[in-house]
Amino acid sequence: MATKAMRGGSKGMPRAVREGEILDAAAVEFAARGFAGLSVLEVARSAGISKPLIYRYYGSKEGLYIACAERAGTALTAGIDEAMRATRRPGEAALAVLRAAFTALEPRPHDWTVLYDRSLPDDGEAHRTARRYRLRLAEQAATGIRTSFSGHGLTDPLDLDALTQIWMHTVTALVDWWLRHPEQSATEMIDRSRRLLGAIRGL
Amino acid sequence: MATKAMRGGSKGMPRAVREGEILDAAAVEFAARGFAGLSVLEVARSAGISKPLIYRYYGSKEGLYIACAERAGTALTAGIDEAMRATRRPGEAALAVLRAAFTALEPRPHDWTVLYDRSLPDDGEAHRTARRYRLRLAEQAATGIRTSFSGHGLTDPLDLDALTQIWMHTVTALVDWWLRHPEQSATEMIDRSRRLLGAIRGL
DNA sequence: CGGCGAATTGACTTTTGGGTAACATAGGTC
DNA sequence: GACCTATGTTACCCAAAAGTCAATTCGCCG
Repeated sequence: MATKAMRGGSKGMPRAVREGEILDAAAVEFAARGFAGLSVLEVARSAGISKPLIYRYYGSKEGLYIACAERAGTALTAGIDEAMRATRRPGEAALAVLRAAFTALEPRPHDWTVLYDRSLPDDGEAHRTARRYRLRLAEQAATGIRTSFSGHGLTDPLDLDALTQIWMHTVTALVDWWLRHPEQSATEMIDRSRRLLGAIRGL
Repeated sequence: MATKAMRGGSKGMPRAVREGEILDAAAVEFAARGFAGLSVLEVARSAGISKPLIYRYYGSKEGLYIACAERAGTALTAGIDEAMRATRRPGEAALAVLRAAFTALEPRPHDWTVLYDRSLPDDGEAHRTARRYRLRLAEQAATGIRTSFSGHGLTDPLDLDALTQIWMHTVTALVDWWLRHPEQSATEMIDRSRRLLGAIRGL
């Protein structure tokens, strides 16, 4: 017989491919248990490999998180930036942003949750990385809110700030719902969101 | 001199009072770092006592979390239940619930965040306790959403479910905002919420 | 005052999980 | 076919954090 629990040895998988698999598994775990709750051993098991390989490729648990956050953050901020630049009428901004977000998240909806991990150690590079993307996303949301609500009598900057927070959490809510209904496609999510936003407006 | 780092010895504080202080400190830490990220030693330091006292009173880290969650969950669900029962017109339900929530959370806004910790071990009593209150709150939200949106053409149960999720996260958003603006009173939060909900409706 | 239970702690043990060392195998190259 | 590098594993180390022990002081009650 060929395999009898060999000790070490390549399986011929190129590093880039393996890295992708590791990040996919890690994103799920980070989203589910948070940074502090995640066990690197579990990620290894879930990716079908052994722990040291993760350390060879990512150096540390923090490095693993940073890689996840970086992949998630760049895709999201870039997609949303693009969508906001392409939008002309302010009434369409919200849905355009949602479309961009869901499209960017289609391969891994968990990515959004990863960025908003609350269990990161407050010092450390991981925290700074997540913070950077969160701030970027918050800025994008704030400008979106400003244009959407301009001329609606909302002047207090604190009100605008709170509205921004509500909008961000609305995205979180939809992503959470998506995670519990994985059979839904990004397009279906967009349609549903349009319907829901309309219903809320006409309440 | 009186004190020179004595080893042991009562300070005359009644158990009930001390327990309250411990829970207060723990709630802040649980909210900030999550269950997995929290260090019992840190809670002890922050409460001005030593670690073994926490273990004497709460048995384990899990016990400590459960106590926090129980205190938060009962206050919240009871307050919201009361508010929903007292509300007659469906248009007022949302604000009535927010008023109840903010009132219940006034002493410790962190409590809301504690209940939605994502870093709890999925087995274990702590998870079950949090889950119980989350389900209860979700039920309350769902009935509120049903009555608020009845006769607005929303029939798909999935839509209603997603709306419920959005509503819950709206509360989370407002609580998060509150945590970053601790100088605001519950009344101010309620007023602001009324204003914001109005602005969203008239978008 | 003497002693008993409740409050409290320094110092310890145990466990968990991040991180590493050393070794093993596949697959291409000269 | 020998060798080098990239991929991979088992078995271990160790720091930090959960959890425990034994002693110590306080306040009260007879």
